[in-house]
Amino acid sequence: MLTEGLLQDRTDASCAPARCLSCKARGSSLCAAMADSELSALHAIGRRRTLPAGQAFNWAGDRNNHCATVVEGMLKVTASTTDGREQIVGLLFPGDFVGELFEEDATLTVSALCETDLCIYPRAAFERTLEDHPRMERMLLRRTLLALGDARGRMLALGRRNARERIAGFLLDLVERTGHPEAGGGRRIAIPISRGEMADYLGLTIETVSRQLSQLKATGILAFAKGDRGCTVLREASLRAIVNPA
Amino acid sequence: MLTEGLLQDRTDASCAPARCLSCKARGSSLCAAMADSELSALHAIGRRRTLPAGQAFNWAGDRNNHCATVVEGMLKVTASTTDGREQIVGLLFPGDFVGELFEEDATLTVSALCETDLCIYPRAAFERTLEDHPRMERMLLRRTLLALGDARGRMLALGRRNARERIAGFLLDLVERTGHPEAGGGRRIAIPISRGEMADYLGLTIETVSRQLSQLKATGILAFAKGDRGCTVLREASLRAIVNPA
DNA sequence: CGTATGGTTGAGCCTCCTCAAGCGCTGTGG
DNA sequence: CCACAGCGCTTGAGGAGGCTCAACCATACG
Repeated sequence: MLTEGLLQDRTDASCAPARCLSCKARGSSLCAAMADSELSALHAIGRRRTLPAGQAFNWAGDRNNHCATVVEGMLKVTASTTDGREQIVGLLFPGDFVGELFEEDATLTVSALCETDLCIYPRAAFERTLEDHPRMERMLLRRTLLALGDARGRMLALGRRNARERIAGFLLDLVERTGHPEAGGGRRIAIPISRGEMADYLGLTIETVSRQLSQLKATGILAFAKGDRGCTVLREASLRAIVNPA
Repeated sequence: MLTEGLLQDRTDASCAPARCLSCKARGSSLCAAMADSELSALHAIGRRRTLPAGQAFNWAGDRNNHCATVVEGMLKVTASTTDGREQIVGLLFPGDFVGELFEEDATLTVSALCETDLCIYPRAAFERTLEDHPRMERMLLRRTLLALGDARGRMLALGRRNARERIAGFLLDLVERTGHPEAGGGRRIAIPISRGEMADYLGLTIETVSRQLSQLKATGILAFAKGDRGCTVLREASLRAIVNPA
């Protein structure tokens, strides 16, 4: 639900840019669709850049000149109303593709949740490369379909689930994505975003997010220190029961 | 916003199945990416079927064996919670593609809003055909990207807009899609779905939808007869002001 | 030490949901 | 032909969930 795709694929080894071959996203990004020998096509148009935490990759309304893949770190994709209300419509993790292809102007704002490394391509050049590499195009199609499925699940949450259910669902997504067992039972997760960002992601306010988390703690389903960005899920089954009521 | 894609493309004329050449969706569906001479590949695996109003094309949870393109009519794509709450996550119009590719099981329910004609393909065969026809694959990618953009706009609406704004936005989408000028000013639109379906689409209840529409009528922005499925937008600018407040 | 930032908690209110009744149209059967 | 049920829609009354506004706490940082 939370992920926008992590298709993998292995290819032969041969001469290719060293920067690409040692890249952390080599196996999980669109590049995974390229044979090592093909990588030079992407390498030729890409450049690496690290974006400081909080900084925007691009703003809604700007000319849409660049796209990228996430090498390390995290991004949020945000849509806004004219009077400034915000909704996070996507979270991007290493290997994910960043950008709105085939659009002259950007409609969404993308910004870094923490310091993140990107491999940035001029959009036009990237689109041309896509045409020459059908496997990459196919992989992008699959990713886009996954992102669409994710978006549809989130529409259900935003349209039909209450605050408690949204929070529980979000925590379960994290457990499935990054949770790992903890001594003494339960699974430990790192909540990768602030309360405010959780609110923007779940269509709630900071206060309701905080209250719902406190309530989950009070009922023994969750354990976390005040203000902590991590937490341990003590009763995963209870969370599932909240998300999927009888 | 409402559309999930209407890319067009013209190709040469030559020998091809008559059924396809005279098809109403020939110019707007994925088939538009095929030269007339290529159409036989799709024709060979497709069969026409008309779905009565209200009937399901497939159910969430079923094996995902078929996909299709809409020839005429309308479909809704629905996601549900375990306890029966529903959210319409997409509306499909003539030319649109139907189905979840590359998934073993369907997670969404698709059903007809009125009697609708489909061109149905076995999913596996369709996916193979896609591999052999890069232009079609590219077109599907574009459509999927458009659908994703649409979904993101709807996430913003569901997460951050109030009932009034959602209704106004929905009506404006209809105006842009199907509205045409009316003698005496205003633009006439046909609301293609029931109040209940509007509610499921907008994440509201039937009653709030009805109340909001009544209020828009009371303030002279809308005109419609009681229980009418059509309505005329008298003050489009006011609708825009509601959706995009200062 | 003072300020800023992110988080928690409380009080009150408002929007939207729930429950309920009623209206108008259609189709059906007596 | 009328009675009646069924359906979609409207409207009202009341309640609840989540928002707003506000105070307070903890930590980080200059």
